Formats: sequence, C-alpha cells, structure tokens
Amino acid sequence: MQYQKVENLSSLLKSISHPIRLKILCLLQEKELTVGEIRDEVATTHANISQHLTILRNQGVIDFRKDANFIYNRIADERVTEMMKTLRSLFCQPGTK
Amino acid sequence: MQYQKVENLSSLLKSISHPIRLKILCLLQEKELTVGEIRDEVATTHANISQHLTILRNQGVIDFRKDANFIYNRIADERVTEMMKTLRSLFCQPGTK
DNA sequence: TCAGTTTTTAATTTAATGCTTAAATTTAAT
DNA sequence: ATTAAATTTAAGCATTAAATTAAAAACTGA
Repeated sequence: MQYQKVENLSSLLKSISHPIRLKILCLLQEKELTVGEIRDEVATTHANISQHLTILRNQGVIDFRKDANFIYNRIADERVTEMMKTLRSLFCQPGTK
Repeated sequence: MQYQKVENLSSLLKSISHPIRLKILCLLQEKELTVGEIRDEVATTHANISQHLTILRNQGVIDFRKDANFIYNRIADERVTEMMKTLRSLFCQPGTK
C-alpha cells in the first residue's frame, strides 16, 4: 500500500474511532438526521455533538443539507456505508463479544 | 448497536488508526514478521515499533511467537484480516484517491 | 561467561483529544 | 422587532497519545 493511501485511510479510521462518532454513523446508516435527533440518541450536549459532526464533515465522511433551521446530516461517501456494513457484520453480530 | 459493541469497535478502530500500525497490519496480511523486519519496512526506531506492537497486542489484534531471540508477529483475529481486505478493496484500489 | 542481537521499558517532552461552559449565529415563528 | 429554537464557535482545562532518547532485559552462540 503506498504511503499516501496509508495516511488517508488512517486519517479516515481515526475520524470514526470514537464511540460517539461511530454511533452517529450507525444512526445515519438508516436515514439522515438532524443534530437534535442525533443528540437525543447519543446523550451528550449539543455542543459536543456539533464538534463531532465537524470532525466527520472535515474528513468528508458526512454531508449535510439545510432546511429551515434544521441541519440534516447524511453519510457522504458510499464506501463508508460499505465499510460500516462490513464492520457491523464482523464485530456486531449477536454472539460476538 | 448496543453500547458495549460500540465501545469495543471504536477501541479496535482506534488501535489501528495510526499510519504505522495500519502499515504493520498490511505487512502482516502476507506473513508473520519479526520486529526487526517490520522496522525495516516502516522506517522508525525499534522502540517506537515495539510500542505500537504493544498497543496492537493489548487490543488482541496481533499475536506472537518466540523463536531464538526473534519475535514473530502475526494477526490474531481472522475478523481483522477480513476487515483489512474490505478496507483495502474500498480505499486502496488504483484509481481511488 | 562474554559479546552481540533483538526487543522492551522508562522517562521526558511535545502535541493532540475530549469535554464543559459560555457566547455567538442563524433561522423561523410570534 | 422580539423571542425562541437549533446549531456553531471558541476558550479553558485535564487527559491521553506519540516520538525520542537512553537504559535495561532477554536470548544466542562461541
């Protein structure tokens, strides 16, 4: 694997290697969600969610659209969805610890 | 996804979200390698490699065997091998940036 | 045991993260 | 206009991570 790809991939993985951000990506697998909806599921402050969303946006993992005073977040890269599917099937099946 | 699995998975991802550790896992896909062999590929100090290997061992990602005064490292969890395959096919194909 | 390798440990320094709080924006509704 | 709701930004502090250096183990073969 060439140098640049190692850097890019580790940067991507790093951006999702946090319980809150991982949870956010799981939630966004289903459908797009507002910041407030995400906060309700994740149980932390708005500010904290906002910061985690910023990290995911800067990495290009998620995208958003504005509607009224809501911001709807969605996964931006199809490969991330695929990766999440694999991760869940490998590590989140019933019976795996 | 339940709480514990989110924690476990983010902990696993975190342990591999470092350029050196990701490179190590790529190298170990092929075959088991000694600390010195890894160092030759990765270009840092022995001490640094040793510390990164410790992180991967503590996470249960890699395992090792001793032979003479060499330590041969290998991937310990088949699921990690599968994950790496998926990651490489998604993010490391020629043509992906 | 001695010399030579390989690997680990410890100590230090520096940088990056994560959370909280508070203040600031933006937009919509009243 | 004013208020209220949703979101972002920034500051501060504590924790954690990474790299470097130096020293110390662990092991082999002579």
